[in-house]
Amino acid sequence: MAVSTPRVDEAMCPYRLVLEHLTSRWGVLVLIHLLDRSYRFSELRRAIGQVSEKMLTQTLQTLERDGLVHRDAKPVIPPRVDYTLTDLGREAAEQVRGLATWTHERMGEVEKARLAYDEARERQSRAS
Amino acid sequence: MAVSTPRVDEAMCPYRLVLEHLTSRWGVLVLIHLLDRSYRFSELRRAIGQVSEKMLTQTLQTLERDGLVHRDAKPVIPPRVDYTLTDLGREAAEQVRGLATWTHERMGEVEKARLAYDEARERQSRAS
DNA sequence: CGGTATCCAAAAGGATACTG
DNA sequence: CAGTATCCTTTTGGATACCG
Repeated sequence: MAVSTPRVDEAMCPYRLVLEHLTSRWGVLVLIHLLDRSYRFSELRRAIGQVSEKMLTQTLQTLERDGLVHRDAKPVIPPRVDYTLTDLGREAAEQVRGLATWTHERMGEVEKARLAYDEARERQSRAS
Repeated sequence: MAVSTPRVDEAMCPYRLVLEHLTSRWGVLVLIHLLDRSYRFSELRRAIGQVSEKMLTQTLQTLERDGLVHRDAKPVIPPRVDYTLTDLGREAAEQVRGLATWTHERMGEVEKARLAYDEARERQSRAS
């Protein structure tokens, strides 16, 4: 049980809070994956990669509570749980994907900028 | 000096890394503010609110290195430094703003979903 | 399979003091 | 004013063990 509410969940305007959920490390990736189709828990875990079970659970619960993700637990043995975007979640995910797509397209520019920045700083330290 | 490179900066594909910069707690707010106009360092600090000096510095440096923010340090006493979006940064900031605006508009829906979620869980625990 | 609970290491981030 | 450096607290997140 959570004995301490995380800092991010207190004393912040609710709007920023939801924004943090959407833009959290794993939130972004979950939303983008679910934009394609439904996923089962472990399927999503494998698709995303490095995410731990705990973090995926936490992320999905947060997104479910915010009404962005629908959790469909089928009462079968072995258990089967499917996660899907709600209509609200689909809208959010499309915004998130917009950002992700932009980033992907512009990576080259960013890397060029970094080289220039690092080289400029290199010259700085040599001059000292 | 940074003795340990943060986890977030190593062993991750560069694309995700930039996405984390854009969606970081303070990155989002810096970009949205700069979309309106240039800001001086302390002006930005006051406008954003709860951000510490250290975090704002760090955020601005990261965004500058990624080529999203331009830093204009005027050689005057007392020092004056203005921060502006680059063209690349403006594109990024517009994506980020899209997400922020969506969130703001849909807050009501999210809060309704949360009430429903919490109430459902409440009934669960009473039934046990 | 799809989680929960607990513990612990790592990282983020704030406070303070100091500098050009 | 606009930072940097240092210390220290809070939060995040991974590993492990266990449950329905």
